[in-house]
Amino acid sequence: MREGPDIARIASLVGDPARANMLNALMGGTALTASELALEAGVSLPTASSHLSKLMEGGLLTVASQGRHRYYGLAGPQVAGMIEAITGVAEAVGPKRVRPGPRDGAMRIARVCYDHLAGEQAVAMLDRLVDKNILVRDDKEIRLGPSAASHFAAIGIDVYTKPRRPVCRACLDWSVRRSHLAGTLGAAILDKILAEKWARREKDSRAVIFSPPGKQAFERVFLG
Amino acid sequence: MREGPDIARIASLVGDPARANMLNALMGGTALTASELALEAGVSLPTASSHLSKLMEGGLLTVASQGRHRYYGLAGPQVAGMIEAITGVAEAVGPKRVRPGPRDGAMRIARVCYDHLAGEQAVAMLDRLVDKNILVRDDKEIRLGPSAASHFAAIGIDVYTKPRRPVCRACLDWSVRRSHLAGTLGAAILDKILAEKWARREKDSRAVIFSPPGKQAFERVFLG
DNA sequence: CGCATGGTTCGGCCTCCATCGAAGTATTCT
DNA sequence: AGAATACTTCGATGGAGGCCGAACCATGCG
Repeated sequence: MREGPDIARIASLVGDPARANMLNALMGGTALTASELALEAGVSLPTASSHLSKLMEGGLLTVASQGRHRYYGLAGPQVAGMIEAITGVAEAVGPKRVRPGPRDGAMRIARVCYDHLAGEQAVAMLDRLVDKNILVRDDKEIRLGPSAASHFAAIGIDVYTKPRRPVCRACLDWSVRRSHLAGTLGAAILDKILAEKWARREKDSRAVIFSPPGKQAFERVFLG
Repeated sequence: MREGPDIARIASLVGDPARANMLNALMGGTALTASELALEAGVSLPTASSHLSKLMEGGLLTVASQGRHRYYGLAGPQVAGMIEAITGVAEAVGPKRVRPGPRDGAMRIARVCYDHLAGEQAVAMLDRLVDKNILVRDDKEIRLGPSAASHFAAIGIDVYTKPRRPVCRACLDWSVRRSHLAGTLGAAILDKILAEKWARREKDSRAVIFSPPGKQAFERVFLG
């Protein structure tokens, strides 16, 4: 009976279906109100409220009160990473749904992971950026390469505007089992993709769907 | 209420304190028996057995039957990664009691594995014995070499007294991931080590701690 | 063969917690 | 101010699951 950080407490928070659905919904990165989360989780409002306060107490969520709305969001990238890790295991051991389904396919290719892009395209992008020495993998960390600032400035992304969070972080991708780019840089790139309308977000889903020209543009800029 | 991989199911497996303790114990990489895990988790053997079958069913554990022991281990690196991610969040959220303890280090170097020696020293010993052709690795089996009988007789071990069990067997060492020596010969060697007081067993632990002169003697006899 | 030991299964107890309806607080709209 | 909306708290209920002792299999030892 060894003691350590209370992993059971955290895991059991995620271990309730209603709460898991809520967290899943919040993985989209946008904060949601209590009512929306109740709907998402398929429970009544009082029940949802109870769950939300438990998640708050557990430190997994943050809340922002705006008027009579309370917007709940994930507490941070670390929490998002944990959810992704659990999802990966569930996917690997889970009873493998017979029909993959078109949405799952789209999710595999590109999806939102908290505030940045995940999926095959995101993994490919990180690979290419490391290949071109714009980013540098250092053991398990990712750092900016010498040409990073100028390269990203050229496409309208300033890598030094948000110094509070690490600029780059690796985030394990559950569908590909390899890392994609997180951190403020990852978030900025997702912003750019959506701002340029290269892709749109599937409604009520984390899937990100590129338009044909948008995909071309993305490949030219990040994979070229 | 969206559908996806059943993350709640996996998380709730980790969400029980007893199971979390077991998984934590298995994070060291060494497979453990049901009894050891029961002790580790602070529950009775039947309770532990129930937890273990749930973890098995959930795909988080693998089991290797060796004789009347069943060694449970984590199902793979992905599971370990998930535990680590959860641990990270738990540590960030709830401070924080950590004592590394000298036991883990000692366990790595030398410990009891059922009735024989395991750990780095045991792996080194088997390597050396094979090197000197006293034992012969044949595929996955280990056989006695030509000089084995005389060599072990010289140090007071008769390799032919207990014919019912295989004299030599390979046993996978979970800390080093290489084989060490099991079978009656392995057991006899551990007996000798303890009888000669070259080492003592740590109380309530599998760790085996050599005294300085004991270690010298061991190295002279088995590694020289 | 019979005994000892590691492990699992079974049955019953008991606690915990998810759930919802109803009532209570806060904020905005008119 | 009064009504409507967003959310939380309270109380009661019911079901799920953790727990252990005892009995039951399996393997190894003499």
